[in-house]
Amino acid sequence: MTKRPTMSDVARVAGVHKATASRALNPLTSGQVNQATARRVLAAARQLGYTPNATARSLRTSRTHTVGVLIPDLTNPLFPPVVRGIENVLFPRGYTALVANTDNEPDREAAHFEALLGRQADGFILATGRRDHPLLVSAHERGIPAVLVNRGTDDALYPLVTGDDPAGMTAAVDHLVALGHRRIVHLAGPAGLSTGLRRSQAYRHAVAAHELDARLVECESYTADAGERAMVALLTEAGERPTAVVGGNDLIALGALRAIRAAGLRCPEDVSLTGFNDMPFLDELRPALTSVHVPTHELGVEAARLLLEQIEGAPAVAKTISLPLRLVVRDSTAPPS
Amino acid sequence: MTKRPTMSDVARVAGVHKATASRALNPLTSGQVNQATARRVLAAARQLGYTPNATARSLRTSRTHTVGVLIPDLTNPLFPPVVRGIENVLFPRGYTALVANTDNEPDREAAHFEALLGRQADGFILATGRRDHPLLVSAHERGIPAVLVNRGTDDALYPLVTGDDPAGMTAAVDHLVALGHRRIVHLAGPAGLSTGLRRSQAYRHAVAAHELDARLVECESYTADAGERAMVALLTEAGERPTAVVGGNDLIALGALRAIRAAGLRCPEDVSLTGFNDMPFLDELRPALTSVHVPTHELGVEAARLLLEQIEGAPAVAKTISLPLRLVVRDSTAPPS
DNA sequence: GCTCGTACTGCAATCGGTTGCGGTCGACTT
DNA sequence: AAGTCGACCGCAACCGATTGCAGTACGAGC
Repeated sequence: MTKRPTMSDVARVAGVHKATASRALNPLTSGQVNQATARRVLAAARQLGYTPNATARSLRTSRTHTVGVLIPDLTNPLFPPVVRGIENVLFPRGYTALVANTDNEPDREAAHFEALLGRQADGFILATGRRDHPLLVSAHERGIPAVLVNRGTDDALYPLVTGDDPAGMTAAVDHLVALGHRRIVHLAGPAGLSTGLRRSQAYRHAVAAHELDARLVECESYTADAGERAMVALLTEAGERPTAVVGGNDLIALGALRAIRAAGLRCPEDVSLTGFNDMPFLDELRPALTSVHVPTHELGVEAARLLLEQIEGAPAVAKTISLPLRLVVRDSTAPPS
Repeated sequence: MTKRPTMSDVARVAGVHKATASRALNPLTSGQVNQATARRVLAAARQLGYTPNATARSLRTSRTHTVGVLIPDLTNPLFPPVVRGIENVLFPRGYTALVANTDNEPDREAAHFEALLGRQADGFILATGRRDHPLLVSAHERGIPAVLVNRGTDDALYPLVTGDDPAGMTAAVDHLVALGHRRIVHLAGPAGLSTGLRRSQAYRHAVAAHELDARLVECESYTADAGERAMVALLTEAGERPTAVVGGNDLIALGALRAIRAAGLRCPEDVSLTGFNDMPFLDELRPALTSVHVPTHELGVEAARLLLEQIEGAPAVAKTISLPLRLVVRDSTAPPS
């Protein structure tokens, strides 16, 4: 294992000073160098197999062409496509995305954030938004470029790219009402997350618009287990059994489905069920799950674009970009029997 | 936005030379500094909110505490848990995992690899193994630490952590035979991937052991679409219809399930079906898919451990660690009717 | 023939840490 | 009292690039 050649090596071979080599190698400054000289440098670089040391460059320029992507849970199928969207924008522009999993733990998130900051990330894309998010406040104070995706914060400090949750939720409720349902329950995502809150509020509005009563159980997290627990609780509660359940996301709905079956009920005959996010393979389920489709790839693409704008000097305007959602009706919703 | 404090700032506040500050701040060298002085430095650092500049440190030490993780397809549910396993080992040891998606494209993989190398990654974990993998040869020549996970290469240059595919495949075939199946087909993963090849070979051995004929269709990729196409092709072929299908992985099996249904057949009554990998939510399917469980998290954990060993100086022994697999029988397999 | 401008290139500082080496000083040995 | 030894700390080089500034050379202009 012989050491990698440095720019000084290239300069020596080409018979120039390393400063000249630097200029020749950089497309932006190569105009300052004699064409013939530049060619000599390029040839020397190729011959030696020179690759620039990004660390040294970063130290000098304090730009790393690296962005941190903080994901609350990579095993939630919502997020991988978002990551791909982000990468598809970043990579061609010479940026690398550093993806980190926070497991929904603020401590872990903070640790990752600091680690990435120490590695001089040029900016951040956070899918980990909680409504109250001290990390973001301090980041904003330090002037760090960032964009939120999917989940927002209460104080808008940074741009947010998200799906149009209210419209999606309204579409789901309207669909159930059109089928004839009157007792529609919402298994809500955590109220500490903007999506949980927004969807809950939209649910309340939507049922109110049909003059129905709202009934809502909050899940501790966006997971199947939490959804199952909430549904079990709901089924053992007093009062009339609901005929339709609106899940805060698909995982919650899957958990609910388990509970419904465990209680000896059938879906959709006894209980209709909808999810949210339209994660992959929902139509392989039986019943195939009706869900609200979220353009995850686009979410990532837009977020990456906004971040690049900021990195390149645009101020961090806290605008919200909300992308349209679409209800995908499958087999888990049917008229009440 | 005021600049981050540097070590010189800390040193000035503490009234020492920056070299002393450096030693005081580093737990490994803090013994070389008077306790009282060290405390002063620590206090100054805390007061200023000092965080070390990892870039500068890396430049000097040529260690970045960063490892590149190359994943062929993050949207394949097999991989996110592997990534978590990797992170769970790396993070507590002060390493950051840089996850990159290669979309199964060698060019994209090479680009990511070079980019990460330019950023001085200390090592790599590759889940992108193809049996012929030029990138790895050159990496090995350059003495770069790396570990393969899940998929291997023909020439063993690096350690490989993988599931015991032959045992898993044998268990699946034995299970089908025990149910009474005689015409068992394998929808194989790409033969260009070690897992595809290994599982195919194991399939051949397993059916031969029961004195049955092997029949095998290779899918172009480990995706549901490829599986569906292969199954359609199989069903339109001449000859007796198989009573059982062994998918090269779960996605292929899902695609096969689509084709089976589209052909008006039922699973498991007309055709039994097994998957491989046991990705999440398989038991929410109807029929719940019988599959071979792979300890994905453990795969990541082991790979990360091996990589750390290498980074810390152990030679890159091309040993293979193979973790036991377990057949999970669900509802998609039944005796032939 | 002298000045001026232009094109090119080299010098050296700089980014923010790490580390080998050497110097100072007090305590301890003999 | 001289010598020895550690403990502690500072000096300065170094990692590999980028970049402001200055210097050189050469041609053009007058």
